[in-house]
Amino acid sequence: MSGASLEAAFYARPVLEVARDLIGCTLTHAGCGGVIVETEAYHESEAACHAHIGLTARTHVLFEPPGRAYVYRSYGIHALLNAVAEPEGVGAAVLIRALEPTHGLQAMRARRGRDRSDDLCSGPGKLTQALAVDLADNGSDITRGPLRISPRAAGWESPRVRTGPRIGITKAADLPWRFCAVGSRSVSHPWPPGLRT
DNA sequence: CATGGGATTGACT
DNA sequence: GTCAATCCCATGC
Repeated sequence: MSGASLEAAFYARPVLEVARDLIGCTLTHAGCGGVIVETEAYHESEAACHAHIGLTARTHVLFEPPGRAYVYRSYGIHALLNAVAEPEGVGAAVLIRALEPTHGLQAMRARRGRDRSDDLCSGPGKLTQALAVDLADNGSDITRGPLRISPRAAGWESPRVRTGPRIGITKAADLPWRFCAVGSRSVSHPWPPGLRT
């Protein structure tokens, strides 16, 4: 599949930088994968971040060393995948919201029960279902484990990125901490202005 | 111990 | 456009 994984130093930076720089990188798991085309940043300093309430049984992974997976259940149904960022002790993570499928399309279609490639990973709950990521992956090391992220692939060296407000939250909903790859048809709705320039 | 609220999705009017 | 499904966990009694 793809080459080496991103190292812990990549994640040990300000979460907004990590979120922007993950656009164009490749996420793989269980023989499937795709290019990250949408992310959101979350930081303990703002109320939408789970780490905002401090260290609890749910949030402790967010404070662990950078480069781990934070996976939690949303709306009782979906598993959502984040990459823990910032130095150990700072609660922050990047929500992976969408991929452009590149590897294992057949398996992803089977898991998703959909045919169109744009329907496979165009949302945070969709991509975890397509890649078979679940709560058992919470806390796993994405710099070494079966769940991994590799650097930007050919053609994705310097992607055009649009920012906008984060989706589906009520607190700190005004912060423009969502990052989307311009031109991708796998970005979840609603699209920020100018996505398809 | 009981309760309520989601970082969503897919089906339906 | 609306809406229900479904469950973890933080909070409060």
